[in-house]
Amino acid sequence: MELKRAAEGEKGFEKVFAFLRERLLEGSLKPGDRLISERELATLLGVSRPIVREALRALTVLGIVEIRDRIGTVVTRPDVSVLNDFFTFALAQQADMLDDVMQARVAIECQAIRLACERANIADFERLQRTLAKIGETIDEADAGGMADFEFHRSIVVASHSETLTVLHSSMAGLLTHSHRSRRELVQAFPSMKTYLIDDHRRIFDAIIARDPERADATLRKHFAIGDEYRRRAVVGDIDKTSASR
Amino acid sequence: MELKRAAEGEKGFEKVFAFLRERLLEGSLKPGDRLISERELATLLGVSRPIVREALRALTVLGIVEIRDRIGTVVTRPDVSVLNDFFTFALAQQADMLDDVMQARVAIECQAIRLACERANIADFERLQRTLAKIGETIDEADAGGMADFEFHRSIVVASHSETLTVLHSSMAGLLTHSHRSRRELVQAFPSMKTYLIDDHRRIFDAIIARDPERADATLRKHFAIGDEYRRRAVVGDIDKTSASR
DNA sequence: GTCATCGTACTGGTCTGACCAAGATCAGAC
DNA sequence: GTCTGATCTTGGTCAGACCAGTACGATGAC
Repeated sequence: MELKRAAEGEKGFEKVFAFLRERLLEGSLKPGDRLISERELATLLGVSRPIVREALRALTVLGIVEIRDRIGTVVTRPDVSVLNDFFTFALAQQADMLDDVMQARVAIECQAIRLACERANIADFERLQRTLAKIGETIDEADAGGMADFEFHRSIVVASHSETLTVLHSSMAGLLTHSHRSRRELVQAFPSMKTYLIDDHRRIFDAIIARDPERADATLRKHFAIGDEYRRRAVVGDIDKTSASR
Repeated sequence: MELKRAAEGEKGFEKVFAFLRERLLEGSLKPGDRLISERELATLLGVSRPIVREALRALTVLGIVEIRDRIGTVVTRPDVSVLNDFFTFALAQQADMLDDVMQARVAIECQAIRLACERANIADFERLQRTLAKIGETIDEADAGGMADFEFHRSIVVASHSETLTVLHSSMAGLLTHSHRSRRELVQAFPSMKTYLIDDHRRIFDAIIARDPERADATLRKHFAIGDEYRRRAVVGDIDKTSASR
């Protein structure tokens, strides 16, 4: 019971969690390391196994640790999917947050495109070109078109070679694809949108190729603004039809 | 056992987690709602209580749910601190991620300042002015100065009135303050940095007051660039002394 | 001696049933 | 009608057990 000192004060779950957190933050537990077994951990800290499992599960959802069935628990390189989970939940409960998330997306992408201008390599260019072509090919398809649009934008972020930006961006993936799709449904309504979609993405691509951060940022920002404008117009149209309900 | 259908296929923890996630994402479980008791949940899903607790604990660390001792489990408004935890762990194990996070921070703030130019109200302006003044007052203090710097930047994000941006920004708070402090330690080394700090923040403030998004963005971006430059110079200085080790 | 096979110890995954402490609730005393 | 206390319920935790595979060493065949 003296050994408990390692994480005293708290009790049960907190004790185990604090114990592991300490080791993880301090560096004595590094990615790749295998933790001692649940049973050992339990006796070591003077708690029961279910409690240990709670703590391990908590670290698992945080992407810090991975529990491998019948193998053991190993420390992993912090995983992105955590943020994904969080945003999924957070946004599900605050639908009004969608516009807000869109702002965050713009923020991420505009920064990403600046970095992409500096850091993009041949592979990135090829990927961008490929996804850009896809946009043209699928311009008349709702789902595939939306997907292509999303892929192009994702390629931009990937080309930034910034893991954090990529993580944040993909965290919003669910919403983004949704947003893209709903926007795509407007393509039919606004024929002019086709040229907008193709030409605008082309311009964005060109700016990256030219490695011109300012122009790329400005072009991308304008791209989003025009998209908003289309959406706004569509909404206004809808409101006109159902204005009585307001 | 037919009711299990709701979350079939998975087993144990996954089953419970999926079950709850479904309800949460679908909206049948909203913030403020109280979940049924652990025991009921266990029998409902045909699993044992420890498993249910694992799932609840998982949701707890994700900030989705709050377990109140002897009261019950209630759904909460997603909390930012989760991201904080994640970043804390992530950065502890990947120090190289710091630069990357800095990029994300620039992304967030530059977008935030644009929004701030549109949305900032009197209270925001007052807050900005207050924190700006604080920067001047604490220019010679390392800790207080760093704090003031951070507060000013935070005020910008707050003035954007974007919850998502605020969340993202504050989730990096730990690192940001750290980054600010280490930068502050350079103040002594570069006397010219004092004027940079004061004047630059002043210019940023002016741009917001003028409600000029482009100028604000550009100024802020330049501000970060100059900060980087200072840091780079400091690092180069260090490297000069230890260049042999490279 | 080398290699393949076979056990066994160990790991995570889960369940059962139990006990505790303390809020919540309602019946009964005043 | 109000107050008090017994009881129910809830989360918090524990102990011990079983299963199903994995890892690894011992054993046996070659």
